[in-house]
Amino acid sequence: MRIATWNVNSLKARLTRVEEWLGYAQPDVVCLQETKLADSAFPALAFQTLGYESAHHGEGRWNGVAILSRVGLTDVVAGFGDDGAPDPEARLMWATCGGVRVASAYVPNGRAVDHDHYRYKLAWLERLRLELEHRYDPTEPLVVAGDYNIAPSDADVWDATQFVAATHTSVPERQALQALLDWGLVDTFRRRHAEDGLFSWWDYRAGRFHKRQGMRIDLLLATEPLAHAVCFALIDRQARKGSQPSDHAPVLIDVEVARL
DNA sequence: ATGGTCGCGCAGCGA
Repeated sequence: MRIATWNVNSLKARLTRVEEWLGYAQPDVVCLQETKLADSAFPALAFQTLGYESAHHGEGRWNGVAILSRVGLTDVVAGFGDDGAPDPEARLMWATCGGVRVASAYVPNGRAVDHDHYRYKLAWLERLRLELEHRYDPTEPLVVAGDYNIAPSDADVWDATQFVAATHTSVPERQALQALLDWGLVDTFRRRHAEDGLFSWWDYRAGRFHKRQGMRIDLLLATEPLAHAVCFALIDRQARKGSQPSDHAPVLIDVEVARL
């Protein structure tokens, strides 16, 4: 079973690229972020034509997450499943696909370390941790895939000196990510690829992609029962090339279902 | 050169 995550930076602007990618990557489950669509504008029929069930949690101009699946799509939950106040932004959804509980997550960017949005980011990550702790079991197969807007280590940024005291690399953000790992999640891509210079996002500006100056912020975090069954992991840089690309590349893992 | 490019939506913000 191939599971992918991709921040598409507007599904309306990216639909042709997404359809093309589904055709050659042949994922079974896809978590999308930044669809920037209202639910009424989500192109479910286009995905159905390609063999995918889908569910979307959107708000319109900003944010928005979706899950596509050709191995079943049940028990959909939009947002946090706790009894707290609804998240004001559409950044999280859950579904069960092929026996795996899947989340598509678009973690807040943070903007600046002294910004309200940065505090929202840290609180959002803690709320996600509490949801895992209260509602899920790290001995069951589960993946929380998405744009975390955090580079887990300095090996995940092109030049750590460019990010001193900046968002995406700050100690509190990395601690919040580590708290998810401490609960029982594994960075599945990093487990299979130890080298640095492997990124999933590159700024559109200043030729960053062609200079190989990016960050690895799109992660497939999985519980051990799923992580130990991963036999392949890839960042598809091809999808960042060509006409009208997203600024993120898709990241995918292949899971040996017999080992789940 | 202290910016650069996108997307949204029609100014300027967010990433």
